[in-house]
Parts: sequence; structure tokens; C-alpha cells
Amino acid sequence: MELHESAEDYLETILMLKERLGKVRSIDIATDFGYSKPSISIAMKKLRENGYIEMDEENYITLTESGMKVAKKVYNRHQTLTKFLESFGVSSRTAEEDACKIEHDLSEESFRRIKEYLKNL
Amino acid sequence: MELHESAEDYLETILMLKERLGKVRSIDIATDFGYSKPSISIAMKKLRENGYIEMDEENYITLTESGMKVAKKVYNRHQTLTKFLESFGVSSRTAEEDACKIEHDLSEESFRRIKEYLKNL
DNA sequence: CGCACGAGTTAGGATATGCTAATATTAAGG
DNA sequence: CCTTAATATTAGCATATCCTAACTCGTGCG
Repeated sequence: MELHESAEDYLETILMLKERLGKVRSIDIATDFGYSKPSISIAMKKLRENGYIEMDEENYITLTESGMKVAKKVYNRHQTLTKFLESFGVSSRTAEEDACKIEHDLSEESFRRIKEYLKNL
Repeated sequence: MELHESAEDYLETILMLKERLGKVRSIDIATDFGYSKPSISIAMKKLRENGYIEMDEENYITLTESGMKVAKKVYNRHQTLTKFLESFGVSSRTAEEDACKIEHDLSEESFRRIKEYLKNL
């Protein structure tokens, strides 16, 4: 199965919300994105069916190993790209937003070069 | 009307193909993208209906003023982002591909900073 | 007890982007 | 002249994302 952009974003957000809130339910994700409950419900169903998350009887969400792998990768990209843009004087807010949009599109090669650049800063 | 990513890409490509080939028809765009003829036919229909392009009796395409404006903007972003990525050691090929993907997503602010950076290189 | 509220889900819809198959139209060549 | 090839289009389909409306289900409270 191939992960689409939205799925990657959801996994990343689950990781972030877990750090921020301790526990995560669908409703927390919906609130964070400003999306409707059904949209998230369906998205979580797919993530569940594909083994990226699990939900207990109380509907609390945990990332599986493969889900965590994706979440961390995207989260890492997100932070790296945010720093990268900030290093050119882009405001935190904009850097954050832009990073979120391009984090899915950038190739591994470009990403690696950017990390090297940040290391030598 | 708001222009979607695909529409922007098509307008940009019309401009590039016009420079490269002199004249542009739907089939040239389809070939360039590796898309089917119907996909392009429908996309051109929308661009036509929204006043971004015109097609003569022989189906040759011209950009209207507003179409040209968009095409040039995207083309400019494309080239700038390609150079930008190349400046970090990313290969031409990858830089080109990545530029194409992120050219729609990057904010004006980030884009401006990147242009400044390139100017001072 | 009964009911409302919060959370999740199901059903059905809208839009953006692609596709294939089949139908014009037109130009070129035997 | 008539077939063929190239191009454009129409019709119909598929998938990814989002949405609203309406239903379920459990918990807490008057």
C-alpha cells in the first residue's frame, strides 16, 4: 500500500498530538486540522485497516511500528524544512506552513542536501 | 475563478512548449506530461472557458494575457527553485523535478527570501 | 428513569485529477 | 475516391479528499 499525503499528515499529527496531549482520539485530530469528524473517522479507518494505527475500546489511537516510522520521518522533514526556511529569514509562521506543504514533495536527494547545509551552518 | 495546480502546470508548459516548438497543440502537452489526450482536451476546455487560452481553427493554442501572466509567474518560480536546489548540490534532474512539485506550494514570502539569497550568491 | 451531549460512524455528495473506449474530423496517400 | 493516421472530443469511470445530515452509543445528570 502506498501512503498518500493526507495519510502522512495524519500520522505526523497523531505523533505531535500524543506528545502534546498524552492521548489522542479522532476528535483531537479533527480539531487540530479543522476538519469534520466523518473525514477523520474515515481516514482513521483506512490507517487502521492498513496497519498504521490501532484504536482501543475507548477509541484512543496508538501508532503501530510502521505508523510510527512514517510519522517520525514526516515530522523530521517538517522540522528540518521549517528550520531551513527560517535560515533564509522566512518568518516562523510561514516557514511552518510552507514546510507542511512541501514536506511530502521533496525528494530524498534534496532533503539530504538540505540537512547537510543545515549541519554546516 | 481560482486556478488549481494542474491548470498552472498546463499554462506553464504551454509557454515552455511554445518557446521550444513554436506552436502548441493539445497533443504536444499530452506528450510532454505523458497524459492521455482526453485529459488534456478537458483541461484545455476549462482553460479556454476561463479565458486563459485561446484555440484557433487548427487547434493551435495561444495564451491570453491572463494566461500568460500565470504561465510566466509559474515558469519564473520553477526556474528560481531549480537554481536554488542546485545551489545545494542537488542534481539538475532532481532539482527540476522537485521544483515542479513545490512551485505551487511555496508562499510569496519564502519565494522572495529565496530570490534574495540567489541574488547574493 | 430519561434525556442531552460528546464521540464515532454511515450514507451520500462535491470537486480535482487522472484514465479508457468510442466517436468525430480532417489531412495525406495509395 | 477511399482508407488510414493524427488529433480532438464525448461519455463514462476511478480515486483522493473533503463535506453535511443523520444515526449509534455511552456517560452523566436532573
